[in-house]
Amino acid sequence: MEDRQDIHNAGVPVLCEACEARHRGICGALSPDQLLGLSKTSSKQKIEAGAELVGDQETIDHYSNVLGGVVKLTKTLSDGRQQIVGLQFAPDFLGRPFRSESAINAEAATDVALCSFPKATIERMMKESPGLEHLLLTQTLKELDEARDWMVTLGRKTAAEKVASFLLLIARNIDPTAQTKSGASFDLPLTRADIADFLGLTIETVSRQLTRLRADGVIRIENNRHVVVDNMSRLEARSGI
Amino acid sequence: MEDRQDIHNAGVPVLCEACEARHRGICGALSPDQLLGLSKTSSKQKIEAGAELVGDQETIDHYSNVLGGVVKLTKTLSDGRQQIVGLQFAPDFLGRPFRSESAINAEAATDVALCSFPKATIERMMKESPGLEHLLLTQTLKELDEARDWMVTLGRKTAAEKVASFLLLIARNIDPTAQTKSGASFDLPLTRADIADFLGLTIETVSRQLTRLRADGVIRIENNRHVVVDNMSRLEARSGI
DNA sequence: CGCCCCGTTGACCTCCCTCAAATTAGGTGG
DNA sequence: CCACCTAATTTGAGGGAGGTCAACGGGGCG
Repeated sequence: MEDRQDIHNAGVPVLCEACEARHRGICGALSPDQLLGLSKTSSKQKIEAGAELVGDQETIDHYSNVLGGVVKLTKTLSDGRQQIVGLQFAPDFLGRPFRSESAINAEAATDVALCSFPKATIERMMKESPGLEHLLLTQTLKELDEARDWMVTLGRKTAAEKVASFLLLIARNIDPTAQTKSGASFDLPLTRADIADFLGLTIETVSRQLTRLRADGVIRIENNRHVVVDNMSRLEARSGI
Repeated sequence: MEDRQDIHNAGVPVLCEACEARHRGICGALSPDQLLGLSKTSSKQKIEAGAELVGDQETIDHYSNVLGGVVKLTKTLSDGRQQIVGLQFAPDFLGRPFRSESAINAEAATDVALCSFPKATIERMMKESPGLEHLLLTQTLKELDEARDWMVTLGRKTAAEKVASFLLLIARNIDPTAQTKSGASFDLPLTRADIADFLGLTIETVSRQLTRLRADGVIRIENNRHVVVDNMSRLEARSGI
């Protein structure tokens, strides 16, 4: 919404030139023509941590690509108990296609960069190019796999294993070197309260388990948010694979 | 595999005539030509309760439609802890497209009727008719919604609420009249052990919670497997919506 | 009849939650 | 740079929901 000059430049989609979504995201499935058409109605946005992106029960008329930061998807019971049901990182697609109402709440967990475009445009393009729908199916299947993996964590793991699993998940998504190196280093994108909501635990239990991991030398914590893992396999051993 | 005469009749897909999958399932997206082509390589099968349909880590070369019965999708930790991550009812599509390995185990929870066809055939048709891929996307999105709903149950509900939620889920999927009537009546498709694996509880806790619901007059249980719910809203009130 | 599987019930214990207080981090104004 | 304030996090003490272990009941089947 705010950087209008980007929209002006859209004659050639400068907007998209350096964009990650074109390589690993949804936009890679678009023809140059379509990309141009989409970029005309797109706008890059900066959202600050804590802001609500998609309200529960709210009508959705825009979709977005996550370009940076972390988005949390939450569900809430009527008495206020909350569960995070998914985290989205760049270059994930944000939005529930083919339904005007979402039963889910999306909120910026960190400062977030988005590229949004009207729902109608993308749904029209989906009819034109099957490749786009295919890519969307691929992402949805990936999210389904992740959701089911997390169901095991929620249903069958101990608090200690849950926290270790969470740290592994974040390390793999935030620190790009975590795949190759034996260690990792990253800022936690979630508060302790968010972590608790993600793991189905309380803040206190999360804190105690982190303390224990630190006391055992598996992780180091700096300024409450920054985590250093010297030996990833020691962390994996505690995640109850 | 067994009823070969069905395959013979496939000049006109008699096999498909009365099939639910043609109306509410995947096959509804196929042209008559495609349906004919698919039916030539399809076979209806009866699987008995307990049989494994898709092994963990196993290569998948067939997909199926569930025509009857209930299939459970499970994941297992290395030490044997198990979690059911999904239940499939008719006319769900069974199989994980675009990946030759499944990280999931599929098992017949009850006696199951399937219609299977080669993976290659359906993937070719998917390229030809975008409608098929669209339907698959729709089902995948539905499964993702269900998985996320269940994550709330696993992460944030009490044992009592979990069991009530499970009974509601089954009533809605097994007893077609449960939507309209105020009551429901159905056979549980899962053993107590399966229910426990679905809810992230132990057998004993499931049993105790069922006993409690019965003692409170919310449900009646006959022969351990048959459940009668006189007043669905009383059950809903205990499911922690 | 006896065996086996499934489900129920009871007694006990443990892990995690609850409640409360202390400590730290971060931001703001002097 | 420091004092102050607020929110976030940690730590502690105690209790309860659900797990563990063990015994018992009942239906199906050889």
